[in-house]
Amino acid sequence: MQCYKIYTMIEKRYKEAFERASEERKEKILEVGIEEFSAKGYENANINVIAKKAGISIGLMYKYFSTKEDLFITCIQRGCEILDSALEEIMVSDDKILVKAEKVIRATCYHSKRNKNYIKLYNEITSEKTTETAKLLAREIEFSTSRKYITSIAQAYAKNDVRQDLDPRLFAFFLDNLLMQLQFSYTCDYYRERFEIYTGVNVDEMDDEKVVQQLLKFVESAFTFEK
Amino acid sequence: MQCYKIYTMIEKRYKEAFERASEERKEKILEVGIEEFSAKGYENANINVIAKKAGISIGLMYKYFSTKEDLFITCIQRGCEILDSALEEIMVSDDKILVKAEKVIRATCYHSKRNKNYIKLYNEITSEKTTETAKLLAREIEFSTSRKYITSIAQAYAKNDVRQDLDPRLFAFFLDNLLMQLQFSYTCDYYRERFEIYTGVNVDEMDDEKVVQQLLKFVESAFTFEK
Amino acid sequence: MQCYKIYTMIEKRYKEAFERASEERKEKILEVGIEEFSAKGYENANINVIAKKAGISIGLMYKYFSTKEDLFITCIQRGCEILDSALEEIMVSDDKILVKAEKVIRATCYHSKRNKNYIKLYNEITSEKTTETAKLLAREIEFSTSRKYITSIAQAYAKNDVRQDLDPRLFAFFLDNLLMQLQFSYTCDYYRERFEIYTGVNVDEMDDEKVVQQLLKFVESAFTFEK
Amino acid sequence: MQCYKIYTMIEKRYKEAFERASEERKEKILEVGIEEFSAKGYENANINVIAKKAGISIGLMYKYFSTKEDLFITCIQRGCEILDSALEEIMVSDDKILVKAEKVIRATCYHSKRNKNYIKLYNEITSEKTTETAKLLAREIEFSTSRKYITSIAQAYAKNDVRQDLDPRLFAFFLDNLLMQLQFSYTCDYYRERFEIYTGVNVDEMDDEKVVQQLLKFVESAFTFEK
DNA sequence: GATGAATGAGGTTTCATTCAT
DNA sequence: GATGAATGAAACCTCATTCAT
Repeated sequence: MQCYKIYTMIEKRYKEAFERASEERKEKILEVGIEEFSAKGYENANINVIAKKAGISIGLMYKYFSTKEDLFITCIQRGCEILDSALEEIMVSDDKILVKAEKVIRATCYHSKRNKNYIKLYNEITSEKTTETAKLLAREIEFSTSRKYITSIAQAYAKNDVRQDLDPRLFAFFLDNLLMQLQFSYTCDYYRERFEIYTGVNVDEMDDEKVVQQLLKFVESAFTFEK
Repeated sequence: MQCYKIYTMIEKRYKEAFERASEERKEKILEVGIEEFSAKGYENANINVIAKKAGISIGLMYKYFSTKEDLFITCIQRGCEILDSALEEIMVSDDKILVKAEKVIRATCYHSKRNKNYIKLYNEITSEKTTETAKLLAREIEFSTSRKYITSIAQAYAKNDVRQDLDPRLFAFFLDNLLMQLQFSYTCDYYRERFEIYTGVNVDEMDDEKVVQQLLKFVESAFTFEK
Repeated sequence: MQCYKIYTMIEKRYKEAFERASEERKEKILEVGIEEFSAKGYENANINVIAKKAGISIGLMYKYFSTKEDLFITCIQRGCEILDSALEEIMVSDDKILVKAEKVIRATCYHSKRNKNYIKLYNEITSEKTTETAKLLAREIEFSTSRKYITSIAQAYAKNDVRQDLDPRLFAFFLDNLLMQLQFSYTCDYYRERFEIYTGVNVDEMDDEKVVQQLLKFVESAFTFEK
Repeated sequence: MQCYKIYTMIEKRYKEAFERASEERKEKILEVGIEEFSAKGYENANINVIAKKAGISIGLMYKYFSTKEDLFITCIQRGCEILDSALEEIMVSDDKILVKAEKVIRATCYHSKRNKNYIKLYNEITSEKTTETAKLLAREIEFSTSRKYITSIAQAYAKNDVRQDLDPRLFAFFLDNLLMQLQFSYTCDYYRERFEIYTGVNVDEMDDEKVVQQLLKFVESAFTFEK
């Protein structure tokens, strides 16, 4: 983990003592933190429990993070780092936009199953109440994702690979909305249940490839010249 | 308010004493509850404060609802009732499916601005932690919505008004995903910020009609025979 | 106890629920509070212990007082009420100033032995750190005392009962300094020890009358025409 | 600093390792300690913070002092050393007692403005709770001061420079009470506010010379044969 | 039906002190 | 001698829930 690189992108919320801790310990604390916060939500997660599960004292936890909120935010930053890097790979390729889209959708299905906790945590923050923190987090998380989408789409737009009567930013927005919902549908209790209500199938037993193909068809017109 | 009819659809969570209370009082309690829960979230809302703001004693509140959770769920049921009836009107019409879609999107924009609290509350429950409650709520809320979408689409499908290679249920699912995100983007802090990051425009200053038209184009292929 | 009369003089720091409590309970809480704060100081006093000793739950204590500080301040206001009323009697008489002085000194010795806790509490606040609270308290406590002294002395001054080359306010200030130190010397650990170091006698075994007479002589010139 | 000489007068409370430290370090630690304790009070001062500000590790601090209390007491001893030496000069002179008194009062005004921290610290200890420590400190601090006063006054008494009907020890006691209050009035928040309430003037804007002259007049009779 | 006083478990946070290096 | 990571008891405060009236 290179904490100086990624999750200080906007603002670090851990103390210097945390930087000095062993990689193993840092990893463990954030892993346990992500697990607890994603399972119980911010309010219900207990920082004493997190400390105990991470194998450190509560006093030391407060040497690492000033407040519960700072630990929470650092967990989120860590989660984003992982989710972001997956997207990075796909979007820097020079595939055609439709190929990229297919890859992104497939990757979303794939990663959602493997990084459940990160995505649940992400869902958790979308219901954060304090406007300031919500805004900060949104900026931190959505900014890099949105830029990748918008850039790719704008390029495709320039190459006439995409409908000219679609606004690239709204296009990117709608597309990410679908992917975001897909992620949650694979991981978060409420959305999983909702998935089953709509499709009639439990998401764990659903054929991912079917979802990928259907979603591609659903958005196909966006990548097509108008009739 | 006809509590015995709508928000007992699945399971009522209020006590009999609540039914016996005056309509005015019932209305007030749920109104205040929705306001508090949507503003502060489930954990941070204070049932004693809700009682006070509603003008009743905390003792009476517990005569009406066994637990904080029951009050919360009843508030949600009340919110859904309102949101649901708006959709009902549109879906029972015999417009063509594309016209229905346009109406639904436009209604979503319209209502989101007017029923902020209901939608924030809805967002709130999507991050509910206890699996059992999440499932219950999802069933209660999503079931009637999904049925309307699925039915309408299946009808259109039967009339060849829609691509035959799309699964009607997944189609409905994707469509509702987009509408759900749209709702949140109009109301919830996090999603509002995200909207601005993607579009560059604050959602309050965005031209709704542009959003409607762009979203229609975005999903157009779904309503079209394959080339 | 008539809380609406005296300790709301400047600003009440208790909640309405406290007003509604029985006189007996109010008395008990403040009595225990004064005992604990005066014995252990503000920081070291434990609000849970105070609640327990007063026979109420900690939750109820917080229904009565928003914070530990508010309880502390209310205890002080109660203490001042008692100390103030003793002075009132003496100062409203129309004795000559020298007679008043003698009465005040004697009353100080007398009351100090009976109201140890109030005076210890008073000593406690003189070392309060937060400027704002210190100022507030000083104003509340010293104002009424100082006015009584200054008024009495100014009257004597007008009647030529007092040296004309002395500033009445500084005169009152010096006089109260001596009385304040006397109070502490009868009650507070540090000052008691100091008293013994100076006089060679433990204050409890000292003849009060000797102290009164000696102090009167010490300040005699102030009440005398210049030679 | 000659720690073996002055602030071990009664009992040293630092460990041998502290004696072996460089003068510069010793000075720094006590300076920072005095600053912190006088600014925040004993309970609120943080020994870890003091160590950091003094530029040493907390571990080393505990090599120097066994407990927080020992550091506190050593700081006080250091402060007293400074305050005491000022008095020494005046009292060893062979001025007449009235001249000495004037000098002491003037010196008190002068030093109070320059050694605020020492005096605040002194005020701090007068509210120390543990009887044992209070007694110890009183003995340590007041003993040498009182001896100087009592000795000087006794000498004057023998030379008939002072009223014969005044007990020299009580005389010294009253006099020091006034000086002690004067010190606090120049430095400590509470007493400063009180000074302004009595005199109507902020102590920083008060003419010191006026205070000196008025106080001299106030106590004049003590230095005068009876009529 | 209606009240609201009362409870107390439980959570976050602080900081004096220890001890392995 | 010197470090500072680590500990954990203890304090303040909140709030869902109960129950006597």
